[in-house]
Amino acid sequence: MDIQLKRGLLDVCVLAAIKNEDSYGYKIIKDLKPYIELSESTLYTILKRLETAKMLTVRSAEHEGRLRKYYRVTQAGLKRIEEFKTEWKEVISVYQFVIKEDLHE
Amino acid sequence: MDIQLKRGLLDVCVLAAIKNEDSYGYKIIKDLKPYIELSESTLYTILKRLETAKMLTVRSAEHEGRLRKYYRVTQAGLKRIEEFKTEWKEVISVYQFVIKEDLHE
DNA sequence: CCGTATACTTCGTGATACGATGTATAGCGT
DNA sequence: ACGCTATACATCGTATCACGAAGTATACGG
Repeated sequence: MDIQLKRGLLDVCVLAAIKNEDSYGYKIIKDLKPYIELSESTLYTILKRLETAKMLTVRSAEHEGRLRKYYRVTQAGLKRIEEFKTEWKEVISVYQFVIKEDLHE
Repeated sequence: MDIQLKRGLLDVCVLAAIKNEDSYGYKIIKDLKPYIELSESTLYTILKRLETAKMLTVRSAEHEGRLRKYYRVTQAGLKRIEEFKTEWKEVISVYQFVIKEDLHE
């Protein structure tokens, strides 16, 4: 997918990936893969950003010798998803404009 | 609209605004206003970019003492719009993922 | 013991939307 | 005559952000 199109979707995708069950970086990438691909550097940047924005909380846990940082969505994170749904109406209106064919064609 | 969401839409919006009839900067902004807002600095950057990418051609014309630069969409520009339509299927799939509610909720 | 998967981190770069600022003309009201 | 608004295009600097590259470290199968 075009990198510019992704920009508006990635944050919300990550929130959605964690929404129903706490998750961690590596798993998020795998879960999102069928829908949208993102690299590790991209994801960890996003996680940091969402954490700073208090849309996520983190807890570290050891899992089979490896560190895992589990992320949980906060109320602010859920709110962000709801706002996205609202904004989507505008997006659809823009899309309709773009695909609108002139009657003369 | 969120600036990140706009990123994937603006280029195609500008192309769509010109598609059926040659247009110029100031008019494009007004025509797009009901759907998506963009500043002059943003638009002229986009027009330059699309011109460089050969998706637009320009011709200057004088109109009541003022300069106007009329833009016309090229075949490459039309192709870009078609590609956008194709990409949109992916976007919709991502959107469905984001709004999907867990059954337990 | 070597390759692959797991797991997180940091750095630098390129793309790009925007505000601020500037230039210039036309037209309208007072 | 003067000021204000609309029209019209241009440039500069800044902040945001996705990504590739590179690094660190452990577990496990062959």
